[in-house]
Amino acid sequence: MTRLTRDDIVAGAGRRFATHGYHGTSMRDLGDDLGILGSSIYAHVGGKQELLVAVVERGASFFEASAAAALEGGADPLDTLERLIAGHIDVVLDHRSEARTYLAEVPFLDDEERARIAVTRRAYEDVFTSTIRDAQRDGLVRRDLDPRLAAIYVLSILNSIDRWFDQSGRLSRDEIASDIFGFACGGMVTGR
Amino acid sequence: MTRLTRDDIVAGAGRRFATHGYHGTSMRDLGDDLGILGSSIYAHVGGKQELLVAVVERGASFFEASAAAALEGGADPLDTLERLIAGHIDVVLDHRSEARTYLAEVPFLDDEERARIAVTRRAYEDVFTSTIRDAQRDGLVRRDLDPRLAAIYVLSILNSIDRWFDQSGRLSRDEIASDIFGFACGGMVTGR
DNA sequence: CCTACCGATCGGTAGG
DNA sequence: CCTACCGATCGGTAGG
Repeated sequence: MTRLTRDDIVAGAGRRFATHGYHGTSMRDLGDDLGILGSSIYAHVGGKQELLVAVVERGASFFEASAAAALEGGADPLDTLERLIAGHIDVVLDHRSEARTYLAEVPFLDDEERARIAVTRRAYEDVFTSTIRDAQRDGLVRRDLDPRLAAIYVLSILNSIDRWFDQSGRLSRDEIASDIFGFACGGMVTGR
Repeated sequence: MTRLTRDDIVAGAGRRFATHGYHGTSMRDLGDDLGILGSSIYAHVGGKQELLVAVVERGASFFEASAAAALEGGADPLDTLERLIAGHIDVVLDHRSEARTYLAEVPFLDDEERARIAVTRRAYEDVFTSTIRDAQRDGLVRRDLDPRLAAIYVLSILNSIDRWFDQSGRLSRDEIASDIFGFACGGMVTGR
C-alpha cells in the first residue's frame, strides 16, 4: 500500500479511457480503480484533460519508438515494412490502453494538443508511405499503386487488431503479423 | 418551423454521437442542435440510451440492406465481393453519423442490446467471409488464405475510410472502391 | 414542446 | 492523500 506515482495515475487513466472513453470516465471512477478518492488525483495532475494528454502522448511515443526501431537495419524496404507491421502490432497489443486511447480519444483533446498530435500521427503514417515508395523505387512494389493509400490500408488493418485478436486463440501474434504482411504484399509485390 | 418527428431526433442524436461520442453528448446539447430544450426530447423518446439503440439499429440496417443487395446478382464471388465493398463504402459515406455510431459507440449500449448487435455484426462479417470462401472454392482466391482474416482485413480498411476520405479530393468514391478491391484482390487472386 | 423542477453526479478547490 | 466542500451540469419527470 505504497503511495501512487503520477505514472500510476496516467496508466490507470489509460485503462479507463480505453474501455469507457474519455467522456465516460469520471475522476471518481478513476480514483476507485486506483483505490483513492477522485479528488486525490489532483495532487498528481492538474486535471482530467491533462490526463488525456499524458495518455495520448505515451501512446504516440510507443508508435514513434517502434517506427524508429523498424527503420534501423531493414535489409530492403519490404523488410522494413515487415518490421513496421510487427512493431505496430506489438504496440497495439502490449500497450493496449495507450494505443486505443491514442487511436480513439484524440478528438477530445483541446484544439492545441489535438493539432500537435495530428502532426505526430501524420509523420508516423509517412514512415509507412515512404517505405512503400522506396519499395516501388527498388522495383519491389507495383508502380501503379498509390503509396499513401496503401499505407492507410495497412494501418487500418493494424489499428483494428486489438478488437478481434484473441491472446489465447489459434493464431500467434507472429502469425498474424506475417499474415497481414502477406496480405498486403500479395497486393503490392511486382513479381510472384 | 414545423414540429420535429422522432426520426428527426434520432438523426440529430446520430450526428452528435458520431462527433462527440455518446458520453460526450448531453440531452441539452442535442436539444440545442434541434432547436428545442433538452427536456422536450422526452416527448419523443424514453431516454438517452434509447436514442443510442435507435441510431445503432439504423446503422446496422443500412449495412444489412447493402449486403443483401450485393448478394443478389453478382456474376461470381469476386464480383460479389466488389459489390460488397462498394456498398459498404456507400453506407459509410452516405450515412456517416449512423455508420460511425454503429462502429464506435456500441460498447456503450446496455448489455442486452450490445449482445444483440454483436450477432448482427458477426452475421454481416460472415457475408464477407462466405463470399471469399466461395471465391476460393471457385479457384479465384488462394486456398492458403484464411477467409475470415481476409474479411476482417477488408472490413478494417472499409471502416476507416470516413476518417480520411475527402469528398472534394483528388479521388472519387468509385476510384477508392476499385482501389481497395484491387489491393485486396492482388493479395488474394490465384493467377495474375 | 415549454415551465419548473428534482436528486445525482460532474470537475475541481481549500486546507490540512 | 483525505475531509469537506463548491457551482455547474447531468438525465429525467410532473404538469400543462
